[in-house]
Amino acid sequence: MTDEHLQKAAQLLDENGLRKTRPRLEILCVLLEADSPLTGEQVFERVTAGSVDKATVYRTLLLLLKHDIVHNAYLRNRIRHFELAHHCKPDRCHPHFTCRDCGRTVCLYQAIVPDVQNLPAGFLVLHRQTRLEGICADCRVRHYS
Amino acid sequence: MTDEHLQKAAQLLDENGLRKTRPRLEILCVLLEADSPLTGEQVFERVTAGSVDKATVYRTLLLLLKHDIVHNAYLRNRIRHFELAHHCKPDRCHPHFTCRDCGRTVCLYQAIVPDVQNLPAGFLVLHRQTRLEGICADCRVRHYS
DNA sequence: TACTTCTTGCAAATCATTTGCAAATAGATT
DNA sequence: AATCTATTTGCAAATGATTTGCAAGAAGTA
Repeated sequence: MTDEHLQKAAQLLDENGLRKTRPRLEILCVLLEADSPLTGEQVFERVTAGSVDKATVYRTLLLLLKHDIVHNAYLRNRIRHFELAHHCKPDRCHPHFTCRDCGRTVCLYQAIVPDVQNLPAGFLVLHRQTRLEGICADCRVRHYS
Repeated sequence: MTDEHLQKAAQLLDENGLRKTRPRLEILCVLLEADSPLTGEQVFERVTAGSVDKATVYRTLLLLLKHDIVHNAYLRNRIRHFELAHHCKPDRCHPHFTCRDCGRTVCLYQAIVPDVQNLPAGFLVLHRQTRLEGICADCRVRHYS
């Protein structure tokens, strides 16, 4: 939890007119440090040693979601994954790649996703997210050695 | 549950060397009749009046998933949605569009999804699914009238 | 400093899904 | 058609992630 992250966290809360409480700051710092989407459980584990209740973690994530500070990544089923929304335009999220071998999920910030063509008439797209599955570079190398 | 669906259901089980039991045939017919991905709960409700146990519904859906007869649609969190895989190529699923207004999900079979560009080196994509969110044609009309 | 409202921690509830186990059944065999 | 054996099913109970109720505790304001 660097000072830089702490400041960014405080700023995000301020901008949205939310109270700067210790649990919220800690949870935002955890998300700022993460390099892939986290589950509620993972956020709970990473917050300074049991200092924040699990119910508070979930309530906070839901709050941040409502304010579009975080959004959901649609990965494995039955488990919600959260990530900060600041890498994405509101209507287009970067693709997530999940490796079938090692199970890890990578955010592909630099990938380019062309628009979907030939949508039925009258449909207005407000958000798009692409989910990729396959074998990551590390695992491919591992299999050939 | 038409005869045509029943036959198709039996065929799908045969092709995969699975026993043709009543619960399996009924569940497959429900999926064949559906025009959008269904949750386990929804499949359970649609199967002839409580004739199949809910545990069996879930076990069967998992079995069909393992044989790639059905696959998951990644929609709302915490709830798994299942649909027959026969509309998709193994590596590319059609996009799903969920309306923020009416909540309904539509399968966009006819949409064209160009490949993701600029993937990091060494990544092998085996499956792709696009999730769209927005306002469907019906709801847009409703709002302007 | 006092106050009012929003937040938190704790424990219990909920919801979708999974599992253990004995009884029932599909499909092969006689 | 009856028998047999491995699968599958129904039922009840367990699980795991998430949510909720509520009294005690802080944040921001007067």
